[in-house]
Amino acid sequence: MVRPVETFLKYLDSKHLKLTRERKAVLEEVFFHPGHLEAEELTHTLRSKKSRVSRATIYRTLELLVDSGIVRKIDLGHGHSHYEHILGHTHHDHLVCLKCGKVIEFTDKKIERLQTNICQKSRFQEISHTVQIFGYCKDCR
Amino acid sequence: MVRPVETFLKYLDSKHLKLTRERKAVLEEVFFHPGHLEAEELTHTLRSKKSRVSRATIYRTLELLVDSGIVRKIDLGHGHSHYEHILGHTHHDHLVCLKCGKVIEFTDKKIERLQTNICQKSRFQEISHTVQIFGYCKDCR
DNA sequence: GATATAATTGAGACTGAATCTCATTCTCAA
DNA sequence: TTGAGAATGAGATTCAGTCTCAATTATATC
Ligand SMILES: [Mn+2]
Ligand SMILES: [Mn+2]
Ligand SMILES: [Zn+2]
Ligand SMILES: [Zn+2]
Repeated sequence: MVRPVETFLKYLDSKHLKLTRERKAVLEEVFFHPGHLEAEELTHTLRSKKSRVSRATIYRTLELLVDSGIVRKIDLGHGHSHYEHILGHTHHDHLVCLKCGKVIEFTDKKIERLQTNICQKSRFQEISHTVQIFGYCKDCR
Repeated sequence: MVRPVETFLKYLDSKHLKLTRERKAVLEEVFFHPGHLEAEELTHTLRSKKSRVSRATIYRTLELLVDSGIVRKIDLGHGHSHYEHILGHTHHDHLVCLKCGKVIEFTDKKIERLQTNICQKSRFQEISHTVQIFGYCKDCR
């Protein structure tokens, strides 16, 4: 079992940052939300619960969560960012339905290996990658 | 030899749209520019030449060029779109250097095939895809 | 527990890309 | 040549995301 709060705390300590009520609220919401969430949505969800966290702090905290490796920022082609927790989850990429917006996750070790090969050929040091396939899902095609 | 103007004309006709001086200027500039260009850059380049085309028309025309399959809109993680001509060019994907911004193009038939397989498994109809690898190029690592 | 210090927060101003509005101008088929 | 519909440009608008700064809070030390 992975403990996101402890991971975050460790990260914060290493940067001499503090674990505030607001940061804890964002972390918990992001971590226990199952899918791909957006900042605006997060603002509303938190407001409807006990916590009231400003937009500025939401964005600031999401950045910290990305830096600490707990969360990944992704672009699903909606004109704004989405976030998903990755701590304790295996890496995956996305099929994105252009009609209903559904996102299907997939993992393909062979593709990953071929990407590594490509980087080696160009002596390129990979930090991250995205494989996004846009189209129509089986219900929308 | 591919003739972008004719392709564009055919597309415009099919939609009952007109080939204006402005649209021709944007098409030519995009098509003869070798790399990945941004809308703002295009505005300036055209202004420094004979043609003066408004921002609104630049964006409107780029959309038409994308629709007609002449140009591809890509996201290199800069917070705004880039465009590259694809008519007469083979499909490729990108390595993006996070330090110097260099973009290295690559083509990998095996990755493409694996992507097709993944779509089949989910009965997903692919329209487009992007494989972007972010990291540091050999000069920046 | 009190105190000091540095970090954090929120309200709202600001930015930059992209889109929209609408009065004027242009294209092209007839 | 002309008319109907399409296109343009200036500038207003939108929207996500960032920044500013005065007020607040977390934590280490006493
Ligand atoms: Mn996902
Ligand atoms: Mn390219
Ligand atoms: Zn769908
Ligand atoms: Zn580089």
